[in-house]
Amino acid sequence: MAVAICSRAALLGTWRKAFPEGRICAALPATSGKDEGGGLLWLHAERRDAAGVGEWVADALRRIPHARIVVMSDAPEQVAALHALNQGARGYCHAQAAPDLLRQIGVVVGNGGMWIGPELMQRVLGSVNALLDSRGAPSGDSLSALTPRERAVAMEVSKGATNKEVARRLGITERTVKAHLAATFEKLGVRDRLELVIRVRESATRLARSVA
Amino acid sequence: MAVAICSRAALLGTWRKAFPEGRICAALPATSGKDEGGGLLWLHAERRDAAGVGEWVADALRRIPHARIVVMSDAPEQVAALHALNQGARGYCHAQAAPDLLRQIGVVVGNGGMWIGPELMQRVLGSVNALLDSRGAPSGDSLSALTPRERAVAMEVSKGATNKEVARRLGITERTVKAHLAATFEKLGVRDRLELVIRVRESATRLARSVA
DNA sequence: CCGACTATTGGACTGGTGGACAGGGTCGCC
DNA sequence: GGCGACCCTGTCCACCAGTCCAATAGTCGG
Repeated sequence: MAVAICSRAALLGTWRKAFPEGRICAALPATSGKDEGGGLLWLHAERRDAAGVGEWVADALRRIPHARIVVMSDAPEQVAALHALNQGARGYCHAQAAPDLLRQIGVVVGNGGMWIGPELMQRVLGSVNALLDSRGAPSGDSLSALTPRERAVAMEVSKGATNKEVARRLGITERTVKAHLAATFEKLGVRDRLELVIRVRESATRLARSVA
Repeated sequence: MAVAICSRAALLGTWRKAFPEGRICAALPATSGKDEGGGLLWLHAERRDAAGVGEWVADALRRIPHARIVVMSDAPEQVAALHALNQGARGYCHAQAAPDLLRQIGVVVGNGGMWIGPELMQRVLGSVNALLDSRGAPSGDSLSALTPRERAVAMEVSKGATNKEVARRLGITERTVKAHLAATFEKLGVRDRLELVIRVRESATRLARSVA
């Protein structure tokens, strides 16, 4: 039932051992024939870059909509894995992984599961969780040094409010808002409200940097 | 080799079928005894909330550092799964999952893999990729309506630059910067640079909303 | 060729912003 | 009781930001 796509069968030594009864083809089947559901389709990334892998997966799914696709790469990359998985691949692993591991992946994916290497998994989960943590206290390291009132003002400003609006919402004078803001600028080492907002919101952006 | 922790063994009917030779204990072993490596430890979340599950996993890993932990829940929650996995759990699944599935999970985790349900996986991956996409063109839907020059100005402003600084960096007059900004405000429906920055950066924040 | 769009700049004006300087009130702690 | 926080308010002032009116010039498609 297992089918692998690779330009040179020699590149798939371990896969051959894992699935002796499997087929290795040089290219995707031209027709979307009756090669229906459930079937496992192993794609060897070869020299494709991250975007190329993603497109290949998408193309394969257009031809064989219900295929369970696992992408194998000789030089696994996290970005490539994300692209592949986002396009519908059910797994991403090293092309030279041990036959036992390949079989295990085959079982998991064949039963409707997904396989992602522990490193990528840890990285994605760690990033997501860091974001969740920092979202609970939108400042984590940034706003924790502020007094409650300063924090409240900073939060309002981060939502785009002017001093006058903050004053009205918090029931204080515009002058007081300025005072809290001045203290906040000093503590956080920013020069104006714009940098404040960027500082407060960058914790979310941190995910992008840490994942990609 | 398999060990499950649950206050009432009756709650783990399917697990019992999956691992007839397994042991079910009411609580974590008090000592960090010689119950070393490789061993699978199945924790039943019972009535713990997301944070509680995370703490439990962390506590278990402190006592048995090399345990492979899988968390089972009668009412799986994505947030709880994130907490558990972030604290070092290797898997998260439904407590009443079919014995076959539980055994499969045991194989994967026992061999160093991780198990995450397809739904959570899809959600996390989708969110991460949405973020990556929006980061490639930080405007996706926001800045795409702008002219190249307006976009450039908006990008500088989003980094915290003043009009004067933008003018210097782009080699134009401060007056021109204002003109581009005015057009940008109009197109995006924002009233000032602060809301502009929020709009540009909120694509990143979208991840938090979609994951949690 | 002409209209639509974009890029560029000028002047004048209004309102928001941030800093400087100067207070007063409450609360907890040594 | 001082002393140090945090919270609140005031005035004056320089500067920045955003808008209105107005103008020149290049590009692109009909």
